[in-house]
Amino acid sequence: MNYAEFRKIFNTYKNDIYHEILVENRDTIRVKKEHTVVRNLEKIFEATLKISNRKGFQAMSMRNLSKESGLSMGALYAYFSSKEELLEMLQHQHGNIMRRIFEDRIKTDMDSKTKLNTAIQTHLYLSEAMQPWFYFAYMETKNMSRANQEKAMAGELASEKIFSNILLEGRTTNVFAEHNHELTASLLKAVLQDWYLKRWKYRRRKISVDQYAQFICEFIQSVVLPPMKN
Amino acid sequence: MNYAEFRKIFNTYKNDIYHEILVENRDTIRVKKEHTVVRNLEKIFEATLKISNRKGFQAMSMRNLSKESGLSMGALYAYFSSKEELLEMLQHQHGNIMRRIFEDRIKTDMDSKTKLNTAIQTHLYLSEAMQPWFYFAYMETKNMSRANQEKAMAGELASEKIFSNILLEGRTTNVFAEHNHELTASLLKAVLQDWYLKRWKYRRRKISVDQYAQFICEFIQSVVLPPMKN
DNA sequence: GTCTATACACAGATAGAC
DNA sequence: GTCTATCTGTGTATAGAC
Repeated sequence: MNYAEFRKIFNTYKNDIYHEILVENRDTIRVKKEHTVVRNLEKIFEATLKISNRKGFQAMSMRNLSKESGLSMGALYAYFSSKEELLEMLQHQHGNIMRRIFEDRIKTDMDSKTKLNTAIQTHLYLSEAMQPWFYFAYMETKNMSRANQEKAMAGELASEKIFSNILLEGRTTNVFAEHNHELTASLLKAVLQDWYLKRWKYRRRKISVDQYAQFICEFIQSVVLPPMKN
Repeated sequence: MNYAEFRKIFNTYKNDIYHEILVENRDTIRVKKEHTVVRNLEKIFEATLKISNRKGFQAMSMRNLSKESGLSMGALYAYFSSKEELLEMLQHQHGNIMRRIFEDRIKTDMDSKTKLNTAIQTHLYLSEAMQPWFYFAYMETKNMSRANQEKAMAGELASEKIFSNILLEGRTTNVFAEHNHELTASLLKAVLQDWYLKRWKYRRRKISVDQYAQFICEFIQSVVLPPMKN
């Protein structure tokens, strides 16, 4: 699978995002008409990501958001009860999508090598398709409440665990050579995050997500595969 | 060299930081007594890093800074003319230190393999010794003025260039095997940054900077060294 | 459901006493 | 050189008209 193919699957999916947010926040959202909610949530979230990723969530004023989203300040507060809550909704939804996509794409009957490559691809493709969300979730973590920071850290560890489990499984079944699977997973996570954190750099160098995915897969394999199979 | 040894060299050095800031900002700093300036700059910068790295520079109010540094708001403004300028001083000084340390430690007569390991170690050790500075510089880049963002990106590229040049040199002299030196340098930079960006994770797992340095050096070598020499 | 107008707190910055 | 007191703009959030 390449990125173009991933996009097709992902697009069917993408339309549900704002509907999901609505379902999970029925109690706090004061607007009742479903169609209206979905339409406006999309405006609000896209505007939030756009402004925050340029200058930070904290630096985005509600007046900024009102202007960018096209909704008045009064209207905005019909969708969330505080700026902090808006941030929580964003972080929470990001976590949901992340979790679900990995569950969908990593099948237990795959061999370890395929699992590893699929996990790398999935991470990169998803972060490419939703770059503003990933960038936001990473950069705004430290500005969150303590409880939400914990959630973000747990998410980081969980997604790293996906990789370390695959590496461990491959090691146990002798598909992979001896290596430190925990530190390797951590390294992997860091380079996967680099893709959405420094997009400007890769764009400037005209590296596509497919090229990057291939490079990372090969790089990791040259370390974890036994020398002979290389 | 291990981290303990690096610390000794670095400590002689550390005392000059605030003196350097003074020298580079003589015109904006209104206080004349050198000893006073150095003492207060240290208070101001440490307080700024402490608060900003917890909740972001933008979220740090001058009143917060005043309380944490022990200086009144009036006094603070004798050392910089605006909050923005304080941020610039910090970023600028960080760049200076970074540049200088690499110039000092990477000698042209080293062989490529030693150069590579030294560069990796230097990056990690320096970011360990000055973690708050590195974290700040990374996280606050996007909240800076356009001009300062450009400077930060140039710094990123320059330090990556150090690595890609070493890799290229090793390739040219056949010390290293065929590989994509640009993407490898980029990957390396990402994992080196991970050390100071996710300190909580490595601390929790009780990974020391020396262990991390060794892991990264070996990992990279297993890719760039020719199979036989491995 | 969405708007405008406004309340009230707190931001960055400075003036002037000491 | 440093303080306290204060100016002025902007922040989040809400009330009440439509």
